[in-house]
Amino acid sequence: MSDRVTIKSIAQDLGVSHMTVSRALSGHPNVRADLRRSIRDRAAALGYVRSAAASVMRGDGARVVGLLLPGLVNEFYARFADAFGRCCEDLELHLTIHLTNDDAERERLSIRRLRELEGAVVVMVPTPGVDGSLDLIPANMRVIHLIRQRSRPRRASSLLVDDGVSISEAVSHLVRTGHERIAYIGAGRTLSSGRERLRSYTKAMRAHGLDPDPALVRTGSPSFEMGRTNALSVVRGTKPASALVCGGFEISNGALDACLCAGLSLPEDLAFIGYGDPSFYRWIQGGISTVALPVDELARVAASMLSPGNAASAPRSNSLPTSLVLRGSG
Amino acid sequence: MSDRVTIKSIAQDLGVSHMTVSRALSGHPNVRADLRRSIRDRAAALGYVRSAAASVMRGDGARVVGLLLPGLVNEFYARFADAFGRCCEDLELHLTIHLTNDDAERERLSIRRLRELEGAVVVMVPTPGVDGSLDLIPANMRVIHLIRQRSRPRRASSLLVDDGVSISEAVSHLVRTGHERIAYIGAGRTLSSGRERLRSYTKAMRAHGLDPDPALVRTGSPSFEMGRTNALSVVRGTKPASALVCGGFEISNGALDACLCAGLSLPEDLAFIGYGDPSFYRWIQGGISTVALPVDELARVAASMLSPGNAASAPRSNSLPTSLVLRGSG
DNA sequence: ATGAAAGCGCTAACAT
DNA sequence: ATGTTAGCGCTTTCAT
Repeated sequence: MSDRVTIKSIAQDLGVSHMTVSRALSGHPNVRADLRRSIRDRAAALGYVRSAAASVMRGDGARVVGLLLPGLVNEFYARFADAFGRCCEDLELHLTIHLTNDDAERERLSIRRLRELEGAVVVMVPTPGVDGSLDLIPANMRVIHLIRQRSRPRRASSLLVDDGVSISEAVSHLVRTGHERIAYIGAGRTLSSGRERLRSYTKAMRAHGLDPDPALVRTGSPSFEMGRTNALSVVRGTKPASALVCGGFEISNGALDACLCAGLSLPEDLAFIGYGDPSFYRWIQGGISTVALPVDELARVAASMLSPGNAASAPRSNSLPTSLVLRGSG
Repeated sequence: MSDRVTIKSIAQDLGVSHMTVSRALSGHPNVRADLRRSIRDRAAALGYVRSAAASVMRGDGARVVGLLLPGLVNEFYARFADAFGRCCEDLELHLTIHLTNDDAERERLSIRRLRELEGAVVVMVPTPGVDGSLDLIPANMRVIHLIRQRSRPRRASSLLVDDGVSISEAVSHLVRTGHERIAYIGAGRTLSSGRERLRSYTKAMRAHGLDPDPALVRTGSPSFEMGRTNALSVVRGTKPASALVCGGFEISNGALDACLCAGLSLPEDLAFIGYGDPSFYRWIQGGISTVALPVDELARVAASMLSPGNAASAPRSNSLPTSLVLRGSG
C-alpha cells in the first residue's frame, strides 16, 4: 500500500525491465520515445524520488555537506547558515548543521556522524584549543575552515576574514576621538585568527605611541560569558578603560550585555566597538559601532569552494575584508 | 589506500567472515570474547564507521530529521534550531535544515529532498497559503507542524503555542495604562494560528468595551517588510495608534525597525508589545515588552514527538503557553 | 532498443 | 561459534 516507489515497482507496473525505467528516468537515449514518456508520467504520478542511499552505496557521492558551527544563536552564524543553506539548495546539496558549542568532543562526534552519511565536505568553525580532530576526517572528505583557523591547517582549505585593517581603523578612530585607555577583549591564542586580531590591536596602539596596558588586554575562550566578565572588570578598577574593542562575536555580545546591564551610556561612559554586525546593533542606544563581516559573500565564496572542480583540489585559502561601521557608540 | 573501511575490509584483514565482524560490532552474543575484542580494536584503530546508506537500504530507517524553517535570521527560529539540533544529537538523529523563505515552492522542493534521504520525520513551520504540499509527504513520514498550523492538518501532528492569554493580557495592560487606540499587526487568515491571535486581540478589545478600528488592524504575510510597512502607516495618519501589539516574529522586528528608524520613543510615542523574545529586546531603549515563547521547551517537546513510540502514531497536538514579558516599551 | 547480472555495505535467516 | 546467502535500489557492463 504505502511501499516506497522504486524503479523496480514502476517497471513491474508497466511490464518492462527495471533497467528500461532507469534509462528512461536518467535520460539515456536508448529508450523508445513513447515508452520513455509513459514511464516518466507514471513515475511522476506515483511520486517517485530516487533513493539517495542507493546512489551513495554505488559510490556516486552523497551530496551531503556538513556545517559545524559553535551555535546558531549568534546572528553571524545564523546569517551564515541561512545564506549558505540557500546556496546548498541551489547546488542540490543536502546541508546538515551540527552545533559544536565550541566543544572539541561534540566536534569529534559531529564529524563522525558526517562520516556515517559519507558526507563530501565539511565547512567548520573549528573549536579552539584542539588540533587533532582533523585526524578523524577521511582522506576523501574536504574540509573548509571558516573564520577561525587551526595552527596546523594541513589538508584543510580556509575561508577567513581579514579584519586587521578594520581593527586598526577602530583603534585609530578611538585615539582620534581622544581615547588612550583602549581595552581589547578577544579570542585566545590557540587560534591563529585570535592571535592576528590581537596583533592588529597591539600594532595599532603602538603606531599611535600608546603602550597597551596588560590589564586592559584580555584573551580567552570566544564565549558570551568571557566577554561579559572581562568587560565588567575592564571598566571597573582604579584605572578603567575609556574605550573597548571586541574581537569575537559572542565576546562582543557578552561585553555589550555587561555594559548595558551596568547602565553604561555608550559612548559617554565607554566607547564601544563590537565585532560582527547583528541587525540589532543599529537599534541599541545611538547604534553600536562594529567590525562588520561580509556574511553573504562569505557564504557565496564558501559555496564556490564546495565543488572541487574549479581548481586543483589542493587546500586553498580565501580571505575577505571586513569593514568598520561607525555608529553612535564610539 | 584511502578506501572506505567496511566490515568486509576488516574481516579480510583479520581473516574472518564479514558476518563475524558485523556481529562483534553490533553486540551479538555469538562471538568469542577475545575475537570480539580484537575486532573492535581493529575497527577503532582503522576508524570504522558504519555506513548510513547501507542501513537505509536495508530498511533500518534513515534516522534523518528534516527541519523546515522560513529562515534562520530571526532569533526565534535560530534558537529553536539550536535547541532542537542539540536534542537531535542526543537522539543520534541526523538533522537537515531547509530554509523555505515562506515560499511554497521551496517547501515542496525541501520535502522532495528529504524524501530522497528517506527522512523519517519532518518538523516544519508551514508556509502560509498552501494546503497541498502535504500530499507530497509519503505515508511513512511523520509530520510535525510547528507554531503555525494549516487549515487541514490531516495526518500532521502539531506543536503550537497558546498565545491567546498573553495577547489578552497585553491588551488589558495597554488599556490599563490609558490606551484606547491599540493597533494589531499580525499573520494573515490563511493560518489558523494567525486567525487565533487576531481573535484574541479582538475579543480582548471588546471585553474592555473598545471597538477595534479596522484601520488599525493589519494582517498579511508574516514578514519583516509587512511589519515595517504597516507599523509606519499605523502610527501616521490623522488618527494614529497610541499602542501596538504584534502577532508574529518577523512582523515584530519589522515594526520595531520602523519605529526606531522613525525616531520614536517607546512607550512615549507608541506603546509597543512585540512577539517572540530575542535576546536583544531587553537592550533596546528601556527594553521591549513582548510575548515570549518557551523556545527550549518547544524544542524538547518537538524532540519527544519524534519517536513514534510513546503513544499511538496518530497525529497529536501539543500546545505550550506563552508569557507576557513587560519591559519599558509598553 | 531492451534485458540480465553483478556489486556497492550491511544484516536477518539459514546452514554448518 | 562461525560461515554462506540473499536482498535492499540503483547503475555499469555485458549480452541479446
